[in-house]
Amino acid sequence: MILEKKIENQVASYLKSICGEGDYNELVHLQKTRAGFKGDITLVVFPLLKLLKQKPAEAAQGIGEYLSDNMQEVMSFNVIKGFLNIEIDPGWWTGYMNMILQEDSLLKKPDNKDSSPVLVEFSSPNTNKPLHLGHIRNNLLGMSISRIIEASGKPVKKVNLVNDRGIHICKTMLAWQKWGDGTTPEKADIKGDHFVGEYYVMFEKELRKEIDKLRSESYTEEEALQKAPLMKEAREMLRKWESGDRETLDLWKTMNRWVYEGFDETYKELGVSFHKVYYESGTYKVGREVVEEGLKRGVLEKKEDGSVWADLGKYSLDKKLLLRSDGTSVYMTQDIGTAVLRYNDFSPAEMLYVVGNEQDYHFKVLQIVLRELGYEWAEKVKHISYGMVELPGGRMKSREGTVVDADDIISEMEITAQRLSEELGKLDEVPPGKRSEVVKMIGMGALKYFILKVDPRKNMLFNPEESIDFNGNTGPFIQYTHARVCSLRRKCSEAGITEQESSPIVDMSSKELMLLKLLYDFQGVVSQAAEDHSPALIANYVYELAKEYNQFYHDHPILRESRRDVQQFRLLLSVCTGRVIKSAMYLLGAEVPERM
RNA sequence: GGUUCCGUAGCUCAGCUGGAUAGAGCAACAGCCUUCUAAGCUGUGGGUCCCAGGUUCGAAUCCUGGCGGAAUCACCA
Repeated sequence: MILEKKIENQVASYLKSICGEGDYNELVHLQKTRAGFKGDITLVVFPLLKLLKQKPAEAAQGIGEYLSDNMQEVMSFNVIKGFLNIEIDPGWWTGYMNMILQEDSLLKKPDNKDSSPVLVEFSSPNTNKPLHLGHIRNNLLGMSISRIIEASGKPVKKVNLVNDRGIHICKTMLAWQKWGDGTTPEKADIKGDHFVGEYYVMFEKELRKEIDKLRSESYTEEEALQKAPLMKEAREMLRKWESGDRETLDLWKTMNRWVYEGFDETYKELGVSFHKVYYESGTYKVGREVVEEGLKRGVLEKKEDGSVWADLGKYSLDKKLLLRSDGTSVYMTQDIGTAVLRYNDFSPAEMLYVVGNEQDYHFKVLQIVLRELGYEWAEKVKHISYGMVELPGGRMKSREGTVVDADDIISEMEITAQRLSEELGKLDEVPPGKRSEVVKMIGMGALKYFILKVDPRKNMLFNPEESIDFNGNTGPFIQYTHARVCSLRRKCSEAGITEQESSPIVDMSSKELMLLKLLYDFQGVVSQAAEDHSPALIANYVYELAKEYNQFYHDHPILRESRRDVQQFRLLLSVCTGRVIKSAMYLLGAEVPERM
């Protein structure tokens, strides 16, 4: 971006010299020169014509001459219609490459450790079910976005909010009490979250039976739900939980612990971690206090039945319930409490919530309610809304048993990676002790890349039948390219070709130049991705880079090249590509092997 | 019904803060390993950018209206 900024400033000062003082930077529209045209960076002059009172070609010519005269980086230019194509001295790109190769990291480090962090909430599981495919997208997005923001220079705190209380937890507890017969995940040899999930399913099944029976006695669905003995028991348990009943709390703690042990395993596989975990059991009361205070100040209103509401009429929205008539809090109340707690804990610069787009309305309201309650930091709350993961048959539905389990997907990816690696004989290259690590890397690389390469805002399709490809636009393709670079470096080192600074070579092929320019783009892509909260930009970029590199690799040999400076240049180009790939994959939460 | 989001090749997706000739991968077909890793490379075919208007030098991109799909509008979370 430094080069574009420089050109922009030069064009602006040219405009100043002709049209007088003013801020012209906004009008300077630069883009990469389109393939098929000569040049590197193109200035679109149409927006400047009114100002210059010239014809397109004339204006472009004038600017081109000015840039040539005033910037040594500009080697030459050509004008086609309203497009000024600027050619940069190839030596400039080489110099840039040499420069970044000396940096110990291609990613920025957060400047001042004590400046306000960006808070990123993601994951946010319920403790009655294991994680599924939708959670995977959430977790991967959260991790990746956190890393990207950090790489753009801002400190980040990753936070999780566990929904550990409520009627659904009571359902599992009740089911376990009734039918669990004292078993534990250890005794049953089942992962804790799956173990607990089974009791939730069991409860729903038994409840269904009761409801069906009641309906056959001509009750409506709603009445049946009220009347069903199991539901009554569950509600009674929730009441006991809220009143602090020791026995209930003990069971609750035990079962949640089982779930957390399960989650921890999954998080570990996914490479997910947090700076701080919040629990709704610890935040919902804060929410209630805040709401009650708002009520006192007259910002909120109370109905006759005791329920508390926020009137959002002036935002042309409905009224929103904040406390039930029995005084218990709802989802919104809990989120208010959590937000307040977090703000006090971190005084963050921003509070980002990675949550599915099914909750767009919720977050819109959350921000408004916070504002109404008088929190001036309400504007810092931002919902990073992402699309649903759909299956070929549509949405995942737990009732139809089409939910794709997170642990299943993870292990399937690894099994596939293992099988393919063996079939291709790729593991022979890898030291025996490292094989399982590499296989995991590839399986997870495939999964992470597959999920993250699509624009977060869009719904995406996941087809478990066809599984995930390992060829073409995939994680393994990018990892492979990295391994290729590593292999090449080893060979070069044996041949005595050093990785010292490259001299600007004159005889550069168009493919080499293209690669160089692509490497230069990386930092711009990172800041764009940070701004847009979009790992997809990184994914698309690194794919493009890997593809370009493989083309370069195909017809630019190093060991068989006789010119020493060309050998060295190509090696450095490879080293730099490898580093950018590794950094980009890191931003996607994926690792990259040295052999595969 | 109101609101929001989406609609690009057979399939999955890029491109969208307006710019030149709309791109990849998969699938299909045809080639390239005695030469730095073939999970690679090269080539062929494949398009009403949902439709219709508008804005302007210029629209896949912005605006309006349709059509189609999804989400949401709970004293669920």
